[in-house]
Amino acid sequence: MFQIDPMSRTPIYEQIIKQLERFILSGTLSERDQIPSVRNVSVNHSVNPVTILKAYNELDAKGIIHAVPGRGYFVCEGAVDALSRDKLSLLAEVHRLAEELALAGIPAESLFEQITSAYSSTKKGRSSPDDQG
Amino acid sequence: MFQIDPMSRTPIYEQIIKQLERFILSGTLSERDQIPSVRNVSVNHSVNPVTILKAYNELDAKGIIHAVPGRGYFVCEGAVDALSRDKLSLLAEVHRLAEELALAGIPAESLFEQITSAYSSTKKGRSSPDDQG
Amino acid sequence: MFQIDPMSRTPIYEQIIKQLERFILSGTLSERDQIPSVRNVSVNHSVNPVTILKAYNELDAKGIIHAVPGRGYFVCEGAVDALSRDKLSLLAEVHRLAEELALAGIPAESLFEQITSAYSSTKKGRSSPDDQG
Amino acid sequence: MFQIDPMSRTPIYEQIIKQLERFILSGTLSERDQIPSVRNVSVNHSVNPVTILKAYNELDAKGIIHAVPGRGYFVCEGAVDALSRDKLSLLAEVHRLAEELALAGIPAESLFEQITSAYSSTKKGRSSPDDQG
DNA sequence: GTGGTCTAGACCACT
DNA sequence: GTGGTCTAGACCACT
Repeated sequence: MFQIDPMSRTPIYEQIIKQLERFILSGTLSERDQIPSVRNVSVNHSVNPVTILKAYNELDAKGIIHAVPGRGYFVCEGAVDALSRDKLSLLAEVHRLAEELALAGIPAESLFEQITSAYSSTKKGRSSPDDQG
Repeated sequence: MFQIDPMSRTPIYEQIIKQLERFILSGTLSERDQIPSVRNVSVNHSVNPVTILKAYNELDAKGIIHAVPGRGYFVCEGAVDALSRDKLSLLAEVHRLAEELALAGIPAESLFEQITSAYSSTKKGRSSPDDQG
Repeated sequence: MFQIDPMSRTPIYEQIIKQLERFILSGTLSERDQIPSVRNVSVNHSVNPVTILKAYNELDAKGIIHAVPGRGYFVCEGAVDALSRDKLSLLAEVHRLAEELALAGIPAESLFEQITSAYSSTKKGRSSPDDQG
Repeated sequence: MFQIDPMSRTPIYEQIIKQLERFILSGTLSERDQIPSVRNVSVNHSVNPVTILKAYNELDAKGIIHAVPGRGYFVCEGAVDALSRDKLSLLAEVHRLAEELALAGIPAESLFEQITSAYSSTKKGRSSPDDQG
């Protein structure tokens, strides 16, 4: 399920978090679904179980997944909404980045392009009028 | 000159780098100007000289400032251009962020707002005099 | 692995850099290989870890090795090519030296001898098997 | 007389040494000639007299120039020969450089080119067939 | 005064 | 175990 790059500078536990979030936001994992067990991920990706547990715990604390002792981890009801709200904080980061780029004399249009490109290539961001009918 | 928060999660040497880059891009420090001496910053901000040196060295490696042992550090000629080019890499980060926000269902307009706001509050990004008429 | 002379005029961190570069160019260390850990080198050669880190960081910045926090340092893919390109800048130093020797009236032949000698004693520079026939 | 770059990373005292050596080897300064006084150089180039003295002292120790208390510094008889002999040690540096370049896979021809170029552009190194007749 | 190297030792995050 | 940041303090070279 996961694609883990042990040579990356982004910590493994963060790679797992990011990917679980994507799975949930994109619908690959639905609310109430069980997620891969710690042991399962551990053996399949040769990752220390402690590392996986750290990722799961962090998502548990944010109310995205929850542990059922003896059974495993499950996606919370309302996880999608919780995640969406959570991501709103990234707008501040967009602002910070924009300030830095503005100061460097890079035109705002260059940023707009990146955003348009990102939104047109992302499922949820794509306009899908057909779905309404 | 600097505003250092030793409790911040961003390392002190990175805080110094960021701020020096701002000073150079905003014109507070001009090319060929001498920048505050390692010792000066050290005593004024109660930061270990090695920490400041680390920041200065990193900017030296990027061709933004250069050391003249026995005399001090100076802003390189062409530092502004070098910095601007360097900052272009942040556009990739904008893209990455936009993808994440798109997936979270946050409308592109929210991002555009952040950018417009950031650009209008930044000197270099501010509208030209003509707008006043 | 390293041969460190704390009394040398060349800083310890430069000695480490030079030797790592040799190991990589000569194939003693291959691309993707892990290099000795900071702590390992520290205890084996009685050198402060910060000094070793400084050497490793410099090679990291040049794209020769890269850090994976929690796991160690590894030789980058393409490190040999990167190093070769990097060394091209030494040709300018050869020119500078040659000018100085020319002015001192030392015949060019003396320099040619040094080069021939150096190239015949270096693996990569050594003549190919065909020459034996 | 001197061309001093206070922004250079090569120490000012070394710049002075290098240039005096060139002047002597090229004949701009002849043996027994007086060289510019410390005070003179100091005011003309805004260099601390201590720095100039350091350069002169080093050449004095090598037997290239000598101080006549109350009168100034003079080029020693035999200075040209002394310098030529001194420069022979640079051949070792050529060897070291050649080894490094050989290991990096740079062809010996590239080094030969540099040397040929340097020798053809240097007065003393230039062939002067007329002298033989 | 300036920058630069190094040590000893503490403490942190990630695996 | 791994790398990374920081301090306190010594000591060096150059101006």
